[in-house]
Amino acid sequence: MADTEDTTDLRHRRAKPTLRTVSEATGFAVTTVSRALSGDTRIAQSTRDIVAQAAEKLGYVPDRAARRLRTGRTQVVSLLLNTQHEFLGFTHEMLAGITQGLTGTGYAVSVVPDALGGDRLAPVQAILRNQLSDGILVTRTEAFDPRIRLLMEEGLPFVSHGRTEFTAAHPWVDYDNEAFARAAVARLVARGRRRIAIVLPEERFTFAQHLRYGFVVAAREAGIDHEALETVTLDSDPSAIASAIRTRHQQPNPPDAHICVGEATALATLGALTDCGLEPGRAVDVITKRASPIFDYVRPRIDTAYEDLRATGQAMAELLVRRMQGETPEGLTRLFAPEPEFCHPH
Amino acid sequence: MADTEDTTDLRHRRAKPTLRTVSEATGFAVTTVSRALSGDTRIAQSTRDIVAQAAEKLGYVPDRAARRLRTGRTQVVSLLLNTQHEFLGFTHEMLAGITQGLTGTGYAVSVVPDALGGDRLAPVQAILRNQLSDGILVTRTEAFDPRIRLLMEEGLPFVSHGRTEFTAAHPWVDYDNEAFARAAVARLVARGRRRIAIVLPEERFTFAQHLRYGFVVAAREAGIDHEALETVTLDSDPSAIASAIRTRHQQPNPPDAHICVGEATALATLGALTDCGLEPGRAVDVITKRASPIFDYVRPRIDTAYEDLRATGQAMAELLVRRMQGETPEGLTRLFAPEPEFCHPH
DNA sequence: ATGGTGAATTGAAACGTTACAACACGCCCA
DNA sequence: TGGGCGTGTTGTAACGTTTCAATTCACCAT
Repeated sequence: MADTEDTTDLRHRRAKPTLRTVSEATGFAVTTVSRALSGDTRIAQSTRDIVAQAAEKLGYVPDRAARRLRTGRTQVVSLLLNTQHEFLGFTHEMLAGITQGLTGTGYAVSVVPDALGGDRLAPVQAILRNQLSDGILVTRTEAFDPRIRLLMEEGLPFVSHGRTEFTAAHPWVDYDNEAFARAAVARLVARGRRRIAIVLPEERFTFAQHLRYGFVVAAREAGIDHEALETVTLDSDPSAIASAIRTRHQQPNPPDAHICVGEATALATLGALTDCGLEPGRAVDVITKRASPIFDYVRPRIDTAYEDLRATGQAMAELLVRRMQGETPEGLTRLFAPEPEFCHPH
Repeated sequence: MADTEDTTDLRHRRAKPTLRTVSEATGFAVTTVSRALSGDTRIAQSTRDIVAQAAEKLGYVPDRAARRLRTGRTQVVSLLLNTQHEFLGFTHEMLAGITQGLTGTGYAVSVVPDALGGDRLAPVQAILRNQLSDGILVTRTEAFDPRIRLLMEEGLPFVSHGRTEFTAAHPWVDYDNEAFARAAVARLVARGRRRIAIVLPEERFTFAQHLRYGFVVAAREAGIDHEALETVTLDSDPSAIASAIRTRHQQPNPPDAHICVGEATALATLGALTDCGLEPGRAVDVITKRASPIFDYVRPRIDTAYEDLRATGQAMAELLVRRMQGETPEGLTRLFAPEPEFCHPH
C-alpha cells in the first residue's frame, strides 16, 4: 500500500481547521484571529471581515474542549430530573421546552438522574467538583431544598422549577398551584359539590404547600367539607391511589368530588370511581391538572386545568441563560397562571 | 517552602487538585502519576498504591476538559430525541433507562432535539463537526435512515432504536413489533372478531413495516378482514385519529376491533368509540401496545401488550458503551419480545 | 571492566484556545 | 526633536492532561 501519496485526501477529511489554520490563511496572528472572531472592537473592522470570511470558507468552528479548558466554561447546562415517578408527559414537555429555549445559545443539555429517595445532593456535588456544567435546572423543589442552598453558597447559576422558602432571592419558574386549587374548588362548588377530596404531593415539595393552602382556604371560604387523603401522595403508585379512593368511598361521608394534581392520579381516580359504581360527572365530579392532551379523549370527559410545561421549560432555560450572563437573580422569576378548561356547560 | 504552608488553608477551598498537586505531594513526576492512576502496569505496584492513596486524600478528580482536549474523547453520548410527538411516557422511560445504563461508566447524556419534520441530518452533522460526543443514540429509525448511513461512513459509534434495511451490520435495539401485531390479531380473533383495523406509523419508520407485515399476514392466515386506516398515522394529532375512527364507523362494514400502537392513539380510539355509542369490550374490542401503567386504570379495561422502554434505553446505553470500547457491531443487537397482558378471561 | 538488558521513571511536547503584556506605528503637541 | 498617546496587532504563557522518546539504575552476561 502506498501510504504517502493520498495523504492530502486523508488530511482533507481528517485535519479540522483551527485558529492556526485561519491564521495562516489570512496572515494574521492567532491572537488576532481569536479576537476578530469574538467581535473584539480592538481589532479593525476590515480585519474582522477578512477573518470572518476566511473562517467561514475553511469551515472553522471553535473547539469546545480547548475553549473549555482555557475559560473554565463548559457550555453545558444540567437538568436534574427525577427518573422514577412520572407526572405524565412531564419529562417530554419539559425537555422539549428546555431544548427550544436553548437553541441558538450554544448550550447543550445534559440530563442527570435525581434519586428522590436517595441522596439528592450527590449529583449537585458531582457537578460542582468536576465542573460539569455552567448552570443547573432544578426540578421537584423542596421548601428548604439543600441543593439550592448549596448552589447559592457556591455561586453556580441555577433556576428552580418551584419556589423555595429561602429569604435570599434566586431565579425560579413556577405554576400557580394555589390558584389552581382555588379555581378547582370554586368550579366544584359551582357544580353543587359539598365535600371535596384531594391527593397532595409529599409535604416536602413546596408546591404541596401551595396546593394545600389554596385548597383549604377556598373550601373554608365556600363553607364546604374538605379532606386531603393522607395515606397516599401524588407519587404513590397509581394502584395505591385507586385503592385508597375505593376504600374512602366505602366509609361514611364519602367525598362527592376529587381534585387531582396529575394525570396518572386522575386516571386512577376515575378508574376507582367506576369500580365503585359511581359515574364521574353524575354522583361525583373529578377535576385535574393536566400537561398533555390525553384528557380530551378520556371518557367521561372531566374538567381540567392546563399546565404548559413546554413553556415552563423554555422559561427556565431562558432565565438560566440570563443568569449565566451575569444578570442578578432578583427579576429572574416567572409564575404561570392556570388555564382552566371546563367541559361541562356552566 | 515556607510560604506555601501558610496558603494551604486558602487553597484548600479554591484551587482544585490537579495531577501536579498529586505529583508534588508524592514526589513522583506528573507523567508517573497519570500512568499510575490509569493503572498502567509499567508503573510499579507500590508506586500505584501510593499515588492512588494520595489522589484519594487530596480529592483529585481528572479534569474532563483537559482530558478531552488531549484525547479527543468527550465522555458524552448524545440522544437524538423527537420533541414534538409523544408516544406516551416514551421520553421519560427511555431516558430513565439510558441514565441507568450509563451510571458508573463516566458518560453523560446530552439530549439533542430531532426535528422529525425538518432536517434530521443536521444535528448529526453538528455533532460530527464539533466533536460533541463519543457516541449517538438514534430514535425513530427509518428503513434507510440517512443519519445512520452518515454515522457508518464516519465511523462514529451509535445504537439505533429500531432496525434498518442496510446490509452492513450495526448495533440496534428493537421491540418485536411484528410479533406484537400477530399476537394482537390472534387475541382479537380468539375473541371472535372478524374485521380488524389498525392505525400505523408513518411508512418511513421501519417499525411501520414490521407492524404492517405482522398485521396483514396474521389476518390473512386467520382468514379475516383487515384494514389500515390510511388517512391518519400514529403521529397524527389524537383528535384527528378520533375523528377518523368516528368517520369509519359511520361507513359500511365498520371494524369490530382496533389495534393501537400507542397509548395516545388508544385513548383517542376509546373516546371515539364511546362517542359512537359503542362500548369497548362488547360490540367492539381494542388492544394496544403500552409503555406505562396507565391502562391499568382506564375503564373499560382493555387488552394490552407491554413494551419495556426503560429496559430498552438501558440496553441501548450498554450496547453503545461496548461499541465505544471497540467491540464489533455484529453481536450488538437486542430484540425485545412483546409481553401481552389480557384483562378478559380467555 | 564493558556492554547489554529490562524495569521504573521522567522531561518535554503537544491538544486549541484565551488573556496578559508588550510591541510597532503614525500622529499630535510641546 | 522628542515625548506622549491611541489604534492595531502580536508573542508568549498558560489551562491539565496524555504520550513519545529519553533517561536512570540495578543487574547480569560477556
